Amino acid sequence: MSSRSQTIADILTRAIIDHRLVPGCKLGERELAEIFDVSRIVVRQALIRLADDGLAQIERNRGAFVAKPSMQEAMEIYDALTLVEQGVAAQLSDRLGPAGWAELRQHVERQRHAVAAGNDALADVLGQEFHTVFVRLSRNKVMQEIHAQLVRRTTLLRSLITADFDYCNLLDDHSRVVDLLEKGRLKQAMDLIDTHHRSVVRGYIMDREVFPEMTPAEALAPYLEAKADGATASVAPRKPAKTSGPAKTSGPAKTSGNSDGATAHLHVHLPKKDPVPTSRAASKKTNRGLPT
Amino acid sequence: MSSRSQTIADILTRAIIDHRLVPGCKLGERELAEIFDVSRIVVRQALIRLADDGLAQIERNRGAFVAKPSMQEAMEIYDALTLVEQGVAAQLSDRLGPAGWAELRQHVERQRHAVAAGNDALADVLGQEFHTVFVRLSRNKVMQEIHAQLVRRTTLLRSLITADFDYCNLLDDHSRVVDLLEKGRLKQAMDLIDTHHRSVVRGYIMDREVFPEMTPAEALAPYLEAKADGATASVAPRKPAKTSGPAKTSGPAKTSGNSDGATAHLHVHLPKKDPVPTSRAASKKTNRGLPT
DNA sequence: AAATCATTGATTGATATCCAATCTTGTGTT
DNA sequence: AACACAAGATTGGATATCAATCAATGATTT
Repeated sequence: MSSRSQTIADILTRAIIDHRLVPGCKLGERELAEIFDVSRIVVRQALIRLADDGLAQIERNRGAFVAKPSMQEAMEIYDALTLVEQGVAAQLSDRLGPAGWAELRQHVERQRHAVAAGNDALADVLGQEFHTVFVRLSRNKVMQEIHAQLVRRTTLLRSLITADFDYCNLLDDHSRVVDLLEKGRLKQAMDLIDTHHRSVVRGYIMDREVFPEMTPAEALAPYLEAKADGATASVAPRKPAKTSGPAKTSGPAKTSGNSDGATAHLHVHLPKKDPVPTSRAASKKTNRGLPT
Repeated sequence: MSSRSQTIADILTRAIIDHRLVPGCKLGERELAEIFDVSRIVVRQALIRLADDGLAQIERNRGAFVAKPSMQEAMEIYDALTLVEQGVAAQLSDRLGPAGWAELRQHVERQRHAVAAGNDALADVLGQEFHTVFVRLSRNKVMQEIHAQLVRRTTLLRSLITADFDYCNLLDDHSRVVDLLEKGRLKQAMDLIDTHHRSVVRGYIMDREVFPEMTPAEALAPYLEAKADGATASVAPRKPAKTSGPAKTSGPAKTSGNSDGATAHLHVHLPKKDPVPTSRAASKKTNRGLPT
């Protein structure tokens, strides 16, 4: 078992890439310490890890916040991701054996089935996973870790944007990349990777200031069930009073059953049905306004 | 200023890439805490940063050690570095303006002069710096940070090898890469980058188990001069001081692959001066005795 | 009343001390 | 010699405390 700070960093990472903790959200040491029932020091170590990973930013004497990348940084992240995946593509076009191509095709097929079945959530996850599988086939752990970090950051970015992707198109891109690569048309494959990412970035609109916001306690509760086994179950209210905001619509995003327990929080972007009334609109200035 | 754990992490990073702390070297919390005159917790946070950077590895209940990458990992690191630099090369061949090409040529010239002057140490630093300048011209900070981290890890690797490079050849490679790129011969430039790194890896012999080893106290002494301002060596009272203030410039500086590794700590493999086995300061705080 | 200044409160950065778990070592026993 | 076991050392973590800084007040001045 790894250290506790690593465990907590992992949970926070999950919560961030699940979009339960949104950019700009304050990550107070004392608050998190109470939520996880550990000392502040462990929380601090976890926050250091998150900051090193680019998912949080720590401001001296002001605390840690979920990172809120600028548009500039967003483009840099996608450029870097493109660069990495193009490089991997070049390597694979030389070195990948039949088993590798089969794995890629199989993955694309799985996603295609998910799309056909209307399971958008699964399709979204598989769509992201494709890139990970792709890089894994390079058999370079260092590269995998770099890529995984970039993917986490792009996932964070998707909290800031209008995620209105056309899964069919993106899926088709995956399929075509595999085809082109296997046929040795490296240049075209690399161009397609570039286009693929650009098509994602193009949809970005970062000036929206409205997020469905949860307090960290609400956001993190699902991940704690495993730990707070049975009895003590509901993590919730140790100290209800202070938690920053007024209790917003407690049901963050319906998610109906939310049965998925610990592992499967794959929250997809919901269309803008906006069940949340505009109550928050003028209510107060939340701490989401970031410096810079 | 940034946090103390960051400062200490920076110093340790410098010491590692200067080859003063060699792979496998134990980084004991208490020992480092006394050396830097901080609490163990700050040291621990610094070690977490190093581990996240790949320069140290932490084993539960056993402590932290300077990372000792395997041959496999070494090759992966160089593969990743090649991939990144090839990608940057592709970008630069499209986008770089005359000023950029001039900067690259100027850098190559500086190294050429250093070689001509027989200043191997400077030539070595400039040789590494070339790659950093190269990537900086991509104007992608994310990419720069990834690259800088890879460079740090390759520098660490050089503690494990017979560093018997042919500077002239490597320098010539730099020059030729610039030439090829500016002429638009991207493919050849990328191949040369690959060859360049492979020629470095080829010289690696990792099974040597004998290192010139210093105790951390010896290894880190040079970096502490700046901190012990004014009063220098003297007793260094622990409680009142806290001199957060005046440190400033001469300090440890940011690690980011910035130039000027030239702070004179150029890894020269020291002669095997028999290390005093246990004679190390048993006293507590006073052991910051200055070098020499 | 508006603007400025000062006090208060809360949060972070950091230290010291203590404790439990685990690893290492050295010794004693068979 | 091999094994077991006790002692010591080190790490991981908790708690309590303190100083410095930032945020939000409230009081004062114009």
